[in-house]
Amino acid sequence: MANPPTEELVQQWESEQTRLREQVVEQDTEPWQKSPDFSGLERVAGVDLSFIKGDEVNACAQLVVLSYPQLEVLYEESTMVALTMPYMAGFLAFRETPSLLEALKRLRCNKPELMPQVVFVDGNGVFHYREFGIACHLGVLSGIPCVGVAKNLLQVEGVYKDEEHQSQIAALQKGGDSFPLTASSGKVLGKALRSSEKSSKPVYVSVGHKISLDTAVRLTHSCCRYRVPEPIRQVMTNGLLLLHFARL
DNA sequence: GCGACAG
DNA sequence: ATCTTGTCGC
Repeated sequence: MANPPTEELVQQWESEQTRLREQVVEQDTEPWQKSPDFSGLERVAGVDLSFIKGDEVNACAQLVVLSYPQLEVLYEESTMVALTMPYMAGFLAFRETPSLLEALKRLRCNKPELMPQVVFVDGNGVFHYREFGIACHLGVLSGIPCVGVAKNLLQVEGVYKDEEHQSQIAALQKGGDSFPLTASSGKVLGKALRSSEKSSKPVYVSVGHKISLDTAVRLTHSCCRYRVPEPIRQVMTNGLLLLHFARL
């Protein structure tokens, strides 16, 4: 087990999140983001950590770069890492971001021509208690546009998985349909997206950095062959495969 | 006090 | 996060 953080450390993390939050750019900053078919976009990445069942410490950090729009693997990298911090809802970034940043750093060093133009992160961006989830964290620290895609709903203020939420999900008829996740403040923090034609369960998309919400949703949908966008799906399956291989 | 709680 | 088989449906 990773040592639990002290109360002081958690408070330090909170203030770091609120401080870095001011650096998040929630607008489209890249030319390809404004194009209807994302022309100019050639490389999209996915990042994730995979674990073995009982082990909370040892994980496989993965980075995959895919071509766009073909979604074929251009680059793939896996590293075994030992995590320092346990998982805490709201503080995922302090557990996973360091390994992911290092993976991006190695790519920039070894194959700079393969650096992705956008990174899909397994988890939330602005859709977060302090509007600074792991996708924002990785985005601000790397400077690369990031999109947060969560497979499960985080209940932030004003957004609950109640009957209304269920009926909104039921109203998503076809792939690409979405509805906003609105905080009690009135701000739209993300969108629930029906990412593929079959799959009644949506994914939750939010801005990480240097992209607008509408573009993030549109791009996520365009990267989906199944429910989970291909960059993240690739990274998840590869990570698991590798862990099982390493186990023998 | 109780429930909720991305990965 | 991870475990695990079949089964039902298009």
